[in-house]
Amino acid sequence: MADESLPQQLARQIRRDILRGKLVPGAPIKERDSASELGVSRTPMREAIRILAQEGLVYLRPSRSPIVAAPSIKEVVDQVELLILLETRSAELVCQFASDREIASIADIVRLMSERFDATDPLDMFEVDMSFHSAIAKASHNAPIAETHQRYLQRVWRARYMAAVQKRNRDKVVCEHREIADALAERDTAAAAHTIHGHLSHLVSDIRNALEAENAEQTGKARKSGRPE
Amino acid sequence: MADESLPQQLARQIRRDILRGKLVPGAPIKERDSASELGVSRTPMREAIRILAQEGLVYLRPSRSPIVAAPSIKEVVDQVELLILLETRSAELVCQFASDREIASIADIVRLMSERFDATDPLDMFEVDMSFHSAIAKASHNAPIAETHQRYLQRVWRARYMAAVQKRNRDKVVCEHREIADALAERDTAAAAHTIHGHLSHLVSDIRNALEAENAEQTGKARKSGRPE
DNA sequence: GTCTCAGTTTTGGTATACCAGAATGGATTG
DNA sequence: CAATCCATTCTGGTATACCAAAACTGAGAC
Repeated sequence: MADESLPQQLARQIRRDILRGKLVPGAPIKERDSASELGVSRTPMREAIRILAQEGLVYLRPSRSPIVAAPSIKEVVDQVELLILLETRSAELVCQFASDREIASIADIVRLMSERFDATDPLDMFEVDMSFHSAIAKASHNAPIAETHQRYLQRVWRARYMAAVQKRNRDKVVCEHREIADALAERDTAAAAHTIHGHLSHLVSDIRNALEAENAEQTGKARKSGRPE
Repeated sequence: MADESLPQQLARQIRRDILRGKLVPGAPIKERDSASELGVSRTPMREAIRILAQEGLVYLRPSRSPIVAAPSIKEVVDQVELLILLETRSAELVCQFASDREIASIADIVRLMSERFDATDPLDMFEVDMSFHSAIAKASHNAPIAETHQRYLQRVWRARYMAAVQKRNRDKVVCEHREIADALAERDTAAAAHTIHGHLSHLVSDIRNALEAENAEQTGKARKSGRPE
């Protein structure tokens, strides 16, 4: 299990805490405390925090504690905007360059998703959903595009998850995924780009709704507990 | 001058050494040596190396010295491919969302470039060239796009520089830049995207030529010095 | 009662010491 | 003479100690 460096392990641990909501946006991450809590020294923990910072999950402030990122709605939407751009282009590249093998494995993910439709934990289900999109980016055979896609997919993970659990529209998602996979299988560049673009465009409004709902709830709570924004 | 953290200063120093060719691709960067050379301890130097690693200028190897990146031609081309995607989209977004002020400052860069046409150090000239492209990405008002663009612009800096000094086609570059700036000024989305795309597509072949030339030279040298590849 | 300011504490930034794994070089053996 | 193996050394990874700046707190003055 140690094929991952210590800082990467630490980063992964904290990342999970952030994405699952154990660490709330705005919370400080003190390197001393976090380090001793996980039984390591400050040096690797420091490096772990840098990793998360460059992933955009925490903000670094000069001479201050890093804090968990609290992206505004516009920031998240902009990130999804970039994902749309990358994934649409990926779809085109997949049609041109991916092997039949790779395209088949993308279709497999759709199948897996529709089979386990309602049996699994929503979080597991969600990871499958994300892996579908990752697989497309990876099959583009353009490493920088795949890397960047992966990076921003991580970053909007939380927002997408919230959107997914709010709107229980899994059947529509599976249907759209299937359309995308079909277009890729036929190597129909235009159709693939179009269906991907449509699928992700829906996502933007879903995410916007989910985040607005959350914000409203948050400010409501804050007002109640006597700490108005 | 100290509004930049120590690791960032160190990273900048080494970055210049790499881009100017003082540190050749494949050369190891030992954190002890580099640190003492610049009179600092290993900790900030270590962090500086991480910065360069995430910029893609050096490769990190587990339990080995980091080395100066030696990207293959395909890797560089893929990176430029991503830049084309981002910058083309940026041009569209600029037409939609940028302020007149921002568009004007882009035009200013073109003017600056044509004025100082042949007077300046090629490296300075080149930084102006890069700042033109950065300015477009930044004016897209989409931070993730601008960040990613900046990241990969840094990464292909060396390849672009070599392409630029090899082909002394500065006048064509300035001309194309002017066309782009004009399209943006008129907020002509289609024209802006088209001119940007064309400009950068030329770059791909220039870079490919420059790198192939360099590779040929390298292997020639290696063979001569009795260390065939 | 509130504002201010100094002393203390907390925190990130940096330097240094220690450790383990990899590389290297030389001696030994076939 | 070549190949191999062991010891030395070199290098990155980690832990710890120290420093300076920012923040908190509490006492004092207005």
